[in-house]
Amino acid sequence: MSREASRERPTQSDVARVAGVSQATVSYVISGRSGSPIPEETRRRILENASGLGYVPNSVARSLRTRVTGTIASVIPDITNPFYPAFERGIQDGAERHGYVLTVYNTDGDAEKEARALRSLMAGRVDGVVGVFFYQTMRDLQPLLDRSIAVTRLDPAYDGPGDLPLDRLHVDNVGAASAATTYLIGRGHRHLAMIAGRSGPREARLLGFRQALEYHGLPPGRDVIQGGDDHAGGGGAAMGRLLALVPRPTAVFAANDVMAIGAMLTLREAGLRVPADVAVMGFDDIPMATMVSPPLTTVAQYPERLGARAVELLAERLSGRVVGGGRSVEMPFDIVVRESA
Amino acid sequence: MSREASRERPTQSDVARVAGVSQATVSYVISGRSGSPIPEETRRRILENASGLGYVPNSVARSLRTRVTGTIASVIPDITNPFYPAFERGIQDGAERHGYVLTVYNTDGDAEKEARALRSLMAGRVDGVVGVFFYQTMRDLQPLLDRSIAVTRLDPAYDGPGDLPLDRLHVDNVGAASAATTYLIGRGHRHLAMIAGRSGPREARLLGFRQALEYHGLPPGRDVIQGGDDHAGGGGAAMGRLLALVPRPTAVFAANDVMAIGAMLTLREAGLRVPADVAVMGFDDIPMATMVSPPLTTVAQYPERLGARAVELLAERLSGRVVGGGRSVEMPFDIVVRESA
DNA sequence: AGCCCCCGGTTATACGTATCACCCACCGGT
DNA sequence: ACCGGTGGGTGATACGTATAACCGGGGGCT
Repeated sequence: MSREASRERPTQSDVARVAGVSQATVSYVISGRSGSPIPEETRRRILENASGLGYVPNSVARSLRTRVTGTIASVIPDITNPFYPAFERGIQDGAERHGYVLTVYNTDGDAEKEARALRSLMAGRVDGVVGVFFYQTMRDLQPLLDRSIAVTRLDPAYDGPGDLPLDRLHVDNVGAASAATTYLIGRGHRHLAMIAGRSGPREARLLGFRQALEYHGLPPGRDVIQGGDDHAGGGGAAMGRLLALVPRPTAVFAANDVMAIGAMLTLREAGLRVPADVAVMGFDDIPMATMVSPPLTTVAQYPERLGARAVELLAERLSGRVVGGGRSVEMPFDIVVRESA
Repeated sequence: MSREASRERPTQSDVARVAGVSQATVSYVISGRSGSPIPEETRRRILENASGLGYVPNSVARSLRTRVTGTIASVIPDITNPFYPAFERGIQDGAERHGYVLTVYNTDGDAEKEARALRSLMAGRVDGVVGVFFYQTMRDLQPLLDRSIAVTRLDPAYDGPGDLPLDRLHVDNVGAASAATTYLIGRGHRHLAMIAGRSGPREARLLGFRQALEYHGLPPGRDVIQGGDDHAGGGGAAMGRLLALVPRPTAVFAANDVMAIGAMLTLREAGLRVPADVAVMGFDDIPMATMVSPPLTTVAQYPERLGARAVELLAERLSGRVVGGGRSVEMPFDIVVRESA
């Protein structure tokens, strides 16, 4: 097989030449838009020659002309955080369903990286963005909207109807954390602690925890470990500090499953049983939650649906079916009782 | 704040007008290429006006002109498979380091979806591709190369030097599975079973398993459960079938950690202890492996490094530093001994 | 004085596609 | 015989950028 000098990729003009028509006619046939009636015979001849030459439309040129890229972006802190793979998967499936390609940005929950992602998005390489932003205000997103790039944002909590034409999606983290705490109280616990971590929805979850304590007349959580790492090690270290308390809490609510699992590992090393000695509850219901021992009681928030729904909202804007003020949709959560609490 | 009719996004021509120069001059300043010497004064005036207008280069137009998109793609079966988040993360970090944006395709290990991804990539929206393909032959990738889209492929095993200018990356799955099996044999097991699943590297891992048995003079694995799901449920079901065997295997090697964990869950339900009654070994060393009980003994293959290295190979092609025949690089694995075997 | 060179730009064009504005030939109706 | 309409196209242009080619004028050198 002789490797003939790398042939340029064929264009509509090439197809036009061999089919004996003009480039415009090829374009009408390829893009399928009516604008000029093309008889079946000509149409077939063009399509045959196109596939014969291996012609594939150049999507960059097409985007320049139409001002539509057929691409959406996701902006996510860190795909190795087990909450996000399912979220990205939901976005990806939604994108595919609507004929979009997906490009991804990660931010590590870092302000500077979030800003970098936004700057890259301003270059007009996408039609819309689904994002989890910890540091950007609504106003920071305005430049995207000015460039008519649609945005759907995943928020940690409801914060009022928006003036900007930008939809928001949220799980009621306050309510969910409150429900989780109430569940623990209902199981008879009177001395609860929380491991709060430092990531995005931490504030809302901590607030819900405190609200539930207050509502049930318990002293406001003194035993809250803030900051630290969001990974299992962070949860384990936080648990270590809680174990030093006298009296020791009988139940621990972690702001996410990974930290909860870390806490359980520390408990096991300390020779304590879960939930007999210390009950542990998490948040997220990551896949791992069912596989640890004991299986983790936690709060489920269905990230795949979240991602898919975010894309629906985006697609409604992109198609022009929805315009005007921002919508705010609340997504469901569930308390999932397993064996750890 | 009055919302003045959505102002069009500014172009170089707009900047040129207010700065009192030609569009070409703006381009020379913005793109930073030397081609015309620009005095500092003019240069500053242009940059000031550009940022004043909120000018951001249009990357679609730029790509059309330069034939460079600044984007690479990853083609991956399923991000919710716990092996892949770290792999994608490695790709993303590599991409960022080299100034590329990342777009992602998922295939679900399905031939039709793989083909769809390839077709989309042919439209020239990316400069290069890092892919995990289960069904595409080398020849199927040729159309990408013809369009001068670089490709790095993650293979399940070494299969000879390539004639195509396309680099391949692989972990020695045969050797790794053989090493894992040898480890089990070294622990005194004489009756081994394998849960093979059906995903990509299954063949290679099964081969390694059989080679090790043969080398140690053990009967070739009769007790191999093939097919089935690659998820925990599949591993659990396979384990159920193995438990029905008489005599029962004393060690089980699963083709991936998820199935191994599923197998352990089934063992626990059956009231059997791991590793005392049945030893279990996995493959991949996913994050979950450290957190189950008992912690899983497995084979680590460092997916993040794998992804990063794949991008390095790609970047070397894209920059023109490397041309010609395909390279094949082997990546390390390690047997990670924990407590399940 | 004449020449060349270089500084500081400008003009024109191409990338590949979509689409608007035409245009010609032919046919049916009167 | 003439006119209008329609089927089947073509030509030109714009999208926003990069870049090759050119060009006027001033200064230095011989």
